Amino acid sequence: MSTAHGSTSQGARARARIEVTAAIKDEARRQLAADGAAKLSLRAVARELGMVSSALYRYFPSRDDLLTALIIDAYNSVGESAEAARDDFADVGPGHRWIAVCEAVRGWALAHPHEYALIYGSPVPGYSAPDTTIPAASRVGQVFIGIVRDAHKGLGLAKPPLPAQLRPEAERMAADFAPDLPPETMAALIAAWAQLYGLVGFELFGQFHRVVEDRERFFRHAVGQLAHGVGLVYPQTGPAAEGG
Amino acid sequence: MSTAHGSTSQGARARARIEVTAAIKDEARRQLAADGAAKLSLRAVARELGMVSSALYRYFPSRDDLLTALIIDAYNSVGESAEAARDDFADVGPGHRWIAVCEAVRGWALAHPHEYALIYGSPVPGYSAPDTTIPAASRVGQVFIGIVRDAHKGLGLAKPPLPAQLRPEAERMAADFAPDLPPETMAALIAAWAQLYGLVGFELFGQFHRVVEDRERFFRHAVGQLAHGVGLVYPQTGPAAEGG
DNA sequence: TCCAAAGCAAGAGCAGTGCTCTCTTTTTAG
DNA sequence: CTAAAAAGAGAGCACTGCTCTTGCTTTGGA
Repeated sequence: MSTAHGSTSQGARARARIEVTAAIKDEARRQLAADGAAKLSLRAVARELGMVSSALYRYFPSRDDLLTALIIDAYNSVGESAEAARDDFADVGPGHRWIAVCEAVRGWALAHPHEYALIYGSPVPGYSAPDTTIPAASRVGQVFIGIVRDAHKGLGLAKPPLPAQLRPEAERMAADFAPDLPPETMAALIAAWAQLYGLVGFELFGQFHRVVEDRERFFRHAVGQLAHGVGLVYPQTGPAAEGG
Repeated sequence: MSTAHGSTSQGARARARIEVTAAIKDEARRQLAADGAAKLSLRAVARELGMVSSALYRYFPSRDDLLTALIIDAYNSVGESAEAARDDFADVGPGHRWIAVCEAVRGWALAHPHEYALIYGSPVPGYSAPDTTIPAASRVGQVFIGIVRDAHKGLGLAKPPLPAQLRPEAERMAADFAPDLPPETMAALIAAWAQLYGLVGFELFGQFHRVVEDRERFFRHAVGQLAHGVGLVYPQTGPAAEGG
């Protein structure tokens, strides 16, 4: 630990490494946002940073490793958006909080389409995400679990239907992710979670072109129905109201 | 039209062009299935076919044009699967027919993951699908509309809830795609359509890894709930039964 | 304080890509 | 029979990810 002339606890070299690594990720993220993952080029990143391409391999052993770093950042970014929405709507009742978080996910996706495609679209061919991504990837899901848990401990939940054949699987899911929640709820929650991304993905990837025009409103209604399917009830429909 | 020595109505050259075009698409589809769209290489296709890469440009002006051809084929392929399932389950009631078609879509996706990614995953960056793809792309949707229409003309539909704010949009959707169906049904149908692909995509792209294990059953139940949300009712739950 | 070791940047080079251009051969159509 | 159109072949350009070698700088222990 001989800090001869360095002003930080770590040596100047370690500090530079952190800065260069961050600069590489920033520039890579810029290119990702501009042209998408497939056109992200190590050489172009290096060029933009004024370094030679081979130097970049000191920081990321391959293009896939750089992509993995961006994937983790993207998961954390959308996770933060979801958590922020949850906190901003802490006092509106579970149903509306659910909708707010869904809209946060959609808003993030519209603002970062290529990053959304990177994490929820088709995975880069030949690339399989390492387990490193799992914690970041589960943040959004945890937000939804938290909302449902609050409702369960508070106003209560309507129990979604669950076929007998699916009960073992639902019980395993509940045991794995939220032992305090009913299996019926957990199964419905995971289905709703996946369906949310169907709605977002279709809008983002152009399937709603000439199909859905008032997308904001359509989305809001659809995710409201999703909340309904999970068993969340919200004021204006009345408690446990089912049919329209 | 002087067929000097040709045995077909078109000249030998026109016939050869069709065959070569088909051979290119076949080999490209092979590579697509093996390694995904991003690794589909014109040069590799040409190499495999024993021709030089520049010759291939006589048939497809660019890589994107070849991809477009594969996209249309993929849409038609999944559309055919959906239509076949609909026809195979013509006499089981709309609810079960809906589930059968959903399972056909899922089965096709699992059998052709890279083709699924090509059409429903993130679009190839910088590439925007031309209108040529629209007819093929709408086949699956038409199948679902047909199922709901049959139910509407037959046993009847439960009307899903529809907020007043969304009514104009729902009426436009109905007018555009199925004027004989109630707007409430049309809006719910389009939402269910998108949500189906959320379920399929999450399974295919690994989001269900360590989350959903009994995927077959989970999917079957989830799309059953989707049918329910559209207003389709099926025998074992009893007519128009809502809560579980 | 000095010196070996480790970290890092730079450049050349390999194999691959999409695509264009030119040149030659083959087939078609008048 | 001949001019035009279509097709194949090859070279070449600019780009990619990645590796290897060559020097230079910082680091950490003796």
